[in-house]
Amino acid sequence: MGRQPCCDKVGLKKGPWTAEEDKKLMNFILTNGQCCWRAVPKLAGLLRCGKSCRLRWTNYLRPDLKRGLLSEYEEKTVIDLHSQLGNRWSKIASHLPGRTDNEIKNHWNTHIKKKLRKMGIDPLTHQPLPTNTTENEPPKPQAAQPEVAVQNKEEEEEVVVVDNDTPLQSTITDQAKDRDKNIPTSPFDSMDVNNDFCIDEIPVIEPHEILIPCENSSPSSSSSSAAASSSSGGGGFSSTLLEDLDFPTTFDYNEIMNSISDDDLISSLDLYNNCDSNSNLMVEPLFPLMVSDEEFWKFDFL
DNA sequence: AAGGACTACAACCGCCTATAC
DNA sequence: AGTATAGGCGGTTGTAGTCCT
Repeated sequence: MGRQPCCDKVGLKKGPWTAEEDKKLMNFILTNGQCCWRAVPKLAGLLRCGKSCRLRWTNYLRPDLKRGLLSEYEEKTVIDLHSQLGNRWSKIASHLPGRTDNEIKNHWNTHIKKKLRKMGIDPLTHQPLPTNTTENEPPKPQAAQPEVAVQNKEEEEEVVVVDNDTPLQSTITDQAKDRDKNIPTSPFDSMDVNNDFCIDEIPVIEPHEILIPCENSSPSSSSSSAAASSSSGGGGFSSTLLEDLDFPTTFDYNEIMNSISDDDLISSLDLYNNCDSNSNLMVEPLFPLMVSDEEFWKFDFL
């Protein structure tokens, strides 16, 4: 009757994952793709619950994850979306490629909440705090009134009034306007200005900036050969800019996982993990994009 | 230098929904 | 149709690292 149990809880390991366990899980997923999580621990030789494996992969090991603090733009987007969606972290995360719900939830609880309170904004309601508000006061109903999202810049305060209908769009529009005015809106933009690169601030990569390695030389590979040769890890790939390709708008993770050889994935991961912090070169994990020209692939950027 | 307080975040817990049987 | 589980989700906790006194 019903499904089989997810795992036998007796004798399963808990607590922090070791490097050895990570390696086993990573190797298994890269070799077999994501399948039935119940079977993963057994097949991968792990004494973990399938659920634990899924969380570890989703929140930490997935090569397409961004690392480091959320950029200013991402933070602003989170605030916008939270004002509309509340604590629906997975929904919020779906608007931030490379970020997990857990990561956003943690960032909200540890950084954004404090910033908002410091600026006199109730993080629950996104309304100005009463002068003597305490945390114990019941939250007001949210997402029904005009929202005020706040972007913090330490000393200088900037309040952004967000259109209730299209909060994210307004953020994106603001960013586009800022870009037009040459105002840096993300670390990626600001790199041109101050040349300060920090591995804790891996920037939001934008569609037109993503490099697509492909086995055969692409018709338009010339536009990005310099960066491509750095990021392809000498694996025999040439690259092209994503914007040069006629690509669909959604991304089938499993399909692409199954289409890529292990060697290509591993060299991409090695390169990503060994990103030189002294360099301005942005190394993004290539594996979700590493497909030949002929293969059908999809990518969902927003 | 020691140790207590604070911070950040990985990981777990428990609930809910979808779905296999 | 009913039952039980997988997977997803949000809330909470544990702990390592950092800061402060």
